[in-house]
Amino acid sequence: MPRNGEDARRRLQQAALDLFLERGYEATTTAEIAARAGVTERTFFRHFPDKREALFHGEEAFRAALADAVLAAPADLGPMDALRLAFCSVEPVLVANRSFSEPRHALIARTPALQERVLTKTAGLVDGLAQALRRRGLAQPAAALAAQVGMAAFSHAIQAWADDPTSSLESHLGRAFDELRGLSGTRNATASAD
Amino acid sequence: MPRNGEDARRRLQQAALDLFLERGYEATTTAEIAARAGVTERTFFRHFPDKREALFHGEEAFRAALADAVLAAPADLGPMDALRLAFCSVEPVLVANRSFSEPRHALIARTPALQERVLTKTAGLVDGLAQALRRRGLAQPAAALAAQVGMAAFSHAIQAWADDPTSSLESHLGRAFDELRGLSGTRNATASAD
DNA sequence: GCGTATATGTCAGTAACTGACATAACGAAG
DNA sequence: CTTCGTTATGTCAGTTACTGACATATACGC
Repeated sequence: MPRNGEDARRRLQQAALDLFLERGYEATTTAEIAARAGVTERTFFRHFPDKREALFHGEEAFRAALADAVLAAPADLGPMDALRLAFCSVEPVLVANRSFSEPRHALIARTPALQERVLTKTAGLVDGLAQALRRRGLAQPAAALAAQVGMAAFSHAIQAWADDPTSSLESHLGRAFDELRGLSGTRNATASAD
Repeated sequence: MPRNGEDARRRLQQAALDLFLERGYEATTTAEIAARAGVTERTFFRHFPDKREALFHGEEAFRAALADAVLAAPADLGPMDALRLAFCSVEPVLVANRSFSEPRHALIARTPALQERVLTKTAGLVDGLAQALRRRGLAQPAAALAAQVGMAAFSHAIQAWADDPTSSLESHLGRAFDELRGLSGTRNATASAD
């Protein structure tokens, strides 16, 4: 058995996803995942802090990429525009991982325990965005609020993108942030729809 | 031993909070909680689906109260104003439970497992708000977005309220929703602060 | 007092996770 | 090529959250 380390982690990650998709998350044991990956259960927990985490790995890198993109945005842009640009910049990454993240998303949608972890991961992304916004000179409370609102728009755009993949993520993001602007000014809910 | 049911749940809830505050969440076992409440461990799991849930109980009622308040808001108000009114309406509830929810909040702040559950509960509140907004005639995607943004402002106001309890929650909510409006228009992050 | 529903106790079992220690592979230095 | 230190893994024992099945006791209507 080769003892590469990084390789074992990838095998475990793949085995976990495969088994979860076959039998469901709850019906799969960590011992089964380890067995399919050719390692022991103990080794699984050396690579991942818990069972759920086997599905969430690229997240730290994604968080860093988003934060970097916020910092790279032109300095004269407001916080929301900087966020929108940052979200646009990760479109190629999302497209590249589509074949991996699409079945994963379907699995999460039917697994409450995984949905809960997604919320934690999303909160981590929001924290990273808020930190980046503060480095752009925004005050802390405003940065946290802007990051949360921006993430809401991003999730909204991602959902719209899944429903209509023919349009680009950028266009969906534009609509989401427009809708955001419209929310504050709306006086009557039905007036704008008619 | 009286077998009241509802009484046992209250005792378990109190025992859980007390023990978590004394020894920390992770260092407390469900058996210890049950023992202090005068019941068996099995009974604990008959009243709560898991260990964490012993701390989150008034949440369904709170969710319903928020949703009802959204529906009770004047029909000519826009979604954000309806949400702001709804948040204002629960201020007395929050004040009444302060002595209970303050130590609980401190406990959650130092317990990752509980923070994760808070996120799930918050997502439930957002769902309830979105549903209420839809009954007010708002389209589904806009309702979900508005609910998320409103909840962000609410959390923001709650935080500001904790930092400065002399002002009312209503005033903090006003500032938070104002800041929300300001986010979209801001062109330069530092310009408004100077 | 009697019967029934509901709350609880008891018991056995599964599975997620952890610590401690031993062992095997890998890389660099000699 | 051997040696040695580092790192990844295996082994084992143990704790604890959680569940199902069945028995028992308490409350409540009659």
